[in-house]
Amino acid sequence: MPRGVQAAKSEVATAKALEAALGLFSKQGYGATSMRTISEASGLSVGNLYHHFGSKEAIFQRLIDEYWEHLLDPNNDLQRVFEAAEFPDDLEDLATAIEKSVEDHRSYIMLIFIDVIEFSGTHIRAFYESMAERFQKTYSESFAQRKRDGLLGEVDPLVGVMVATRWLFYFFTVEKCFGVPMHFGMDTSQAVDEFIRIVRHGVLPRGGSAPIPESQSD
Amino acid sequence: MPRGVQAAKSEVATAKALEAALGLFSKQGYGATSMRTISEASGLSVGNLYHHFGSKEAIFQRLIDEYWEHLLDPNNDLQRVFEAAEFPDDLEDLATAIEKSVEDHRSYIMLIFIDVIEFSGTHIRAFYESMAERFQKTYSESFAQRKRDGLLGEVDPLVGVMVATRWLFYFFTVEKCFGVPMHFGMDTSQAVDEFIRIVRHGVLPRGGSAPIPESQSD
DNA sequence: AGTAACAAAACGAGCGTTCGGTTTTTACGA
DNA sequence: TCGTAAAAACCGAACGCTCGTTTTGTTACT
Repeated sequence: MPRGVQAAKSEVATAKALEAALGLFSKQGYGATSMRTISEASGLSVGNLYHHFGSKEAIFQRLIDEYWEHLLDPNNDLQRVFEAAEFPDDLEDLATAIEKSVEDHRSYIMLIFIDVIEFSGTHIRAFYESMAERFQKTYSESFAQRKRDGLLGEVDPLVGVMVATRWLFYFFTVEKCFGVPMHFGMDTSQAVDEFIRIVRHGVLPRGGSAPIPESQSD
Repeated sequence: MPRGVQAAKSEVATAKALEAALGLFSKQGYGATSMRTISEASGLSVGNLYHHFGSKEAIFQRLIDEYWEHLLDPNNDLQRVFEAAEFPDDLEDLATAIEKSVEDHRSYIMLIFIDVIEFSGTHIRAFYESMAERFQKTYSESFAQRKRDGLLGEVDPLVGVMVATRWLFYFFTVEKCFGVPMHFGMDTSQAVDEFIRIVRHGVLPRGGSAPIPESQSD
């Protein structure tokens, strides 16, 4: 009987239940997944599930919490890219890290959309709202310095990094979670490269700082 | 008894049912909405719903079909922007049209996410896949001409218009459908303006065509 | 002995769908 | 214009089933 480093009493069982629930929720949604199904998939009895979690919704909440923990873990690749704060030079790294993050957390990402639909976004709203603030904290110092050095254009780089991050997350989510690969009519890496070029240089020809000819009617 | 221009027999009833179902599906999801609830909200009896639609899923399918019809209607603002094919000069118009489109079809847009979650994307996959092709048809001619005139940079403008369109749809969907307003820490129009600037000019300073200093390690 | 972990049956409610029946509309020969 | 019979529209109870949860226990640690 080992003592000292021993895990909380029934951590193994709850971990199995959470894993099973994640797989089921992410594939069929919350409402369509029954406690009995989770019971069968995890090997725990229904009564035991209620003993450990109290309710079905509590299981869902636990899974959401797990995702934030993974996502904000300073040791994962994505957080390291953010820490380095070298946008837009590291756009390729950002894309790679986000691709990996979406791949690794495929099931968890589905939970976000499930929450929006089946719970009106109750469980995830707070996080979304704090996102702008988090970016501000991470990047403001770095951007101020590099602006002074003339390394940035006239666009607010904070918006740039948020636009790029969100877009890449969205792109890979559609590709990997919604099951619609190559949805720009080209392969993934090509689409990402083009996107990075746009973020860095825009679609207009370089050099000419002349304003666009006024083609809008009203 | 008017004859000639008389509508199909029970169009009014089915329209009421579809409207009620759309409101309920979009707010609570497919599984969480019961036929009895649709019956109460529409004023039709449950039996009558089955008489007109045959099954619950058939109602959902009808709503998805309605959305594509609205979205591809050549008379709406968004399709007119696409027809004009003046990207990227008309980015402001594109943003306005997409904002309106998302606002007008808020409930229908939720159906897409519901389909992805509760039906594994069965009802909408075909459309997503045909999207690249549709853009190609609309824009290829216009882009070829303007490339010859030197009005476009080195970025593939077809990717540009798809990136911009998809991003704007995504942005307004989060704002208006997911209930998370101003999620970049600024108000909507400001965030859109910044995004448009990025698409046109990129985040790097203009004029300097020098390559980025190699800051990547591997 | 006491507490946490587990199991299984049972409960009440709600589900999608079907069915038997009534009402309304339609079609058409007289 | 009317009468009438077929067809469509409509209703609500009932069927068989599954749901989230509770209850009542038994087993296993400490």
